[in-house]
Amino acid sequence: MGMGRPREFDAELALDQAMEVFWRHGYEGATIAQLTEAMGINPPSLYACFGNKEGLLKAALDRYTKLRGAWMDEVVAAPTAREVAERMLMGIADKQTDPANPPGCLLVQGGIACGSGSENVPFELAARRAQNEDQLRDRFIRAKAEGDLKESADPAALARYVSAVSVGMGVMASSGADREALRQVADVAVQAVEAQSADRT
Amino acid sequence: MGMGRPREFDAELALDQAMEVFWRHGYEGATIAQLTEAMGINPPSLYACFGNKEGLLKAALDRYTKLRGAWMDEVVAAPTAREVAERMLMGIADKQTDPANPPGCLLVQGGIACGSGSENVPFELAARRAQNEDQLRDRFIRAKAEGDLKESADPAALARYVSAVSVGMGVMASSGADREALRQVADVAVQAVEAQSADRT
DNA sequence: CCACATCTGTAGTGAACACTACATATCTGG
DNA sequence: CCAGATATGTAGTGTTCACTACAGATGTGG
Repeated sequence: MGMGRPREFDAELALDQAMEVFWRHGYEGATIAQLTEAMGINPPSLYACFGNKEGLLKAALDRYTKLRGAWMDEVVAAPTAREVAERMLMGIADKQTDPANPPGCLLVQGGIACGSGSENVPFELAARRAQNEDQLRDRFIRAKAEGDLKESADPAALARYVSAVSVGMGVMASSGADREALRQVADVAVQAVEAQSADRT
Repeated sequence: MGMGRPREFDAELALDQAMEVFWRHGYEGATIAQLTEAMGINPPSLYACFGNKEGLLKAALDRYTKLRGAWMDEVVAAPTAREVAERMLMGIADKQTDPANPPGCLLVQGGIACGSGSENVPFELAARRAQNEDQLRDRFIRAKAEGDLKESADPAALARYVSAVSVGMGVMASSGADREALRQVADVAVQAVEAQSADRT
């Protein structure tokens, strides 16, 4: 039995294009026509490969988080909680204003609120954001164990805080804030983590 | 010449219902059918009164910002920059988890990214968020002039920071964060403003 | 009571949407 | 070279969308 006609397009390359459309217009704002045109394929190819629109989004999210995963590993590899926050927020200021991508963060732009029938799209995005928060929380737990954070510090609250600032910066980037403005926000935000850090003796 | 048949519904009451639909589903996710049902009117009444869907959104946003305006005035009336930030963020933690409203903030849930044809909806929301930021900035400028903030403090950056944290908290609220979680974020966030405050002598 | 103006409910309108049937093309295994 | 399997392009499908034509209802000014 044969294996059938091979795919004529590169799925990962097509995903990159789809990712950008979702990023710019959100899940509901992105149409199949826009997606297929950006991907350089026709609707039947899209549905054969990804199932449906939501399947395509999930595949794009997988690719997005995979690409960002390596960077997050670098972030949590910073030696102190303060530097973790700094790397994270400064890096986000740069990434979210990188002209190579749409402004903001796909995990926010993708869709915060959706209409009936797409209710789990916001859930899906929230789950991916929570992964980053968990990674930060684990890192801050370690920082506290190492005496890098004060005894009174709450690692989960700190992680949630850094995550919240990231999201807020993303929304600002998508509505026109430039890199310098975001860096100033990051700079202020880091001081809260600094305040939770143990004194250097 | 006569004045015509009078309107049979209360426009402000209807706006409150429309506001909630936009809040929960976003601009694109909200359908005219949902809106008219929630408002208790038929489509022709909606279009006669508000022009079109986008006109209805703007009217709802006007009402939203008007309702919040009084509260923002209380916020900036706090005696110090630190207390302004604390009132703002703690109040937001409570408001965004108030079961009387959908979770989060209408100025975010309304629509961060939109499809072609609704591009100015995100602009409209961003403009309203910027108003709050401006109000905070002016307050922090005063705080600096009063010696309440350090000489090195940047009032515009601080206002942008508080605004970013607010937005981030809103997104978290809409994805299930409870009041206590948001209060912890607010608590950490305030410490950055504290770090920018002049020492009490 | 009549001319006029505005609102309301019914019942649609064309357009855009996500998605697919089908014929054709291109592969593998025998 | 043939049979089975999968991909592709064309051209749609039914549904849902924002929006409206129209006729009847309800008001005001003369």
